[in-house]
Amino acid sequence: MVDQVDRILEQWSTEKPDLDVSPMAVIGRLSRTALAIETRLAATFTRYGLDASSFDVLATLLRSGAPYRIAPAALARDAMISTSAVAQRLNKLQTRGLVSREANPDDGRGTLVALTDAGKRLIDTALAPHVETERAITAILTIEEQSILVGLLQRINAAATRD
Amino acid sequence: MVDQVDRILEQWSTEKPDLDVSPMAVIGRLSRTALAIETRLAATFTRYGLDASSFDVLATLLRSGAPYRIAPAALARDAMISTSAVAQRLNKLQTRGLVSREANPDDGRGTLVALTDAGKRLIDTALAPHVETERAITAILTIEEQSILVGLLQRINAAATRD
DNA sequence: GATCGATTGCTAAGCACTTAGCTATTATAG
DNA sequence: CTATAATAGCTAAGTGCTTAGCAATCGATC
Repeated sequence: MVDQVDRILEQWSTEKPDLDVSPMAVIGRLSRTALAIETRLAATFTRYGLDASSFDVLATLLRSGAPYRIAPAALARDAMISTSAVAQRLNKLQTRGLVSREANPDDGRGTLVALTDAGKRLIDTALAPHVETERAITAILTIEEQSILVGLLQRINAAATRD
Repeated sequence: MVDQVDRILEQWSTEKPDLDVSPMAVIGRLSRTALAIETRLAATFTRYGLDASSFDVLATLLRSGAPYRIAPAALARDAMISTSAVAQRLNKLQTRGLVSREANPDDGRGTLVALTDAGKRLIDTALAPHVETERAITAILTIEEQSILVGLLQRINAAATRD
């Protein structure tokens, strides 16, 4: 099966025959696959009036368990984005009535973000279809293959993160 | 090795014990690994006064071979972005004198983007260090493991793209 | 207990993408 | 040949991220 990355590698081998560009075979596919997945998942989010960012916030609140209340800083760590980006996501969700902000009783600087009833209903509805979309993608691999893939990704991730 | 994705899966199994969220183990790691790689690669681009987008354009021109001239539409297909985004990338690179735009002699609507001498020198300089950064990441896996990973990614990519 | 550095969460400004919409040119159908 | 549809490339406007910078509060040290 010849894909776009194969064509790119072929061009490099013609233009820079002395350069070993084999790392691109791995990293190129990884980036493109992540993008393809993102695009595919977006369709499900749209069906429920959401996008990946909003879904992410609501799902993080849901899986934190009752009373579905967490600090913005925790949302930022979890989503690997800045606290500023979190504030902007929350502004949007709060305007739609899906989350609310309360003062943190234990920390005068802090805020607690809470799922509203409408937010809880929406994420409860959207969660299973989202996971089904993910399953439609991963089901191409056996459980064993998925487990191999996860192991390889963990090692690549560790190598990319260190230093 | 327990990572952030493991903690997320554990939360889900507590909060939604009836929902099989195992697809998240694969897709969550894939997204996070792609992001970690992107972050790591950015440092090398910065060393040469570039970012991923600019590097991408210059590298695409370089690997197309002499005379290093291609249409904006081809750049868009290759980078999987809109032609509008290409136009904006080109505006920036043209301002810096790294690419030039010429009329396409074979198509009155079209433009050809060309590497300037300065652009060619820059990408010739930055290419090998970039590939070395990629190799520093992928070298954690043996060649056989890399080849297994590529095969699994190709299948996931195909599954995410179809329908 | 006062001070000073760290932390929390926010807005403002900048940046790179998207879609929408435009002009100009080319290809197709009759 | 002409009318119409398709294509190429662009700018404008909107979106969501980033970094910078702010005010308020907390914690550690003396």
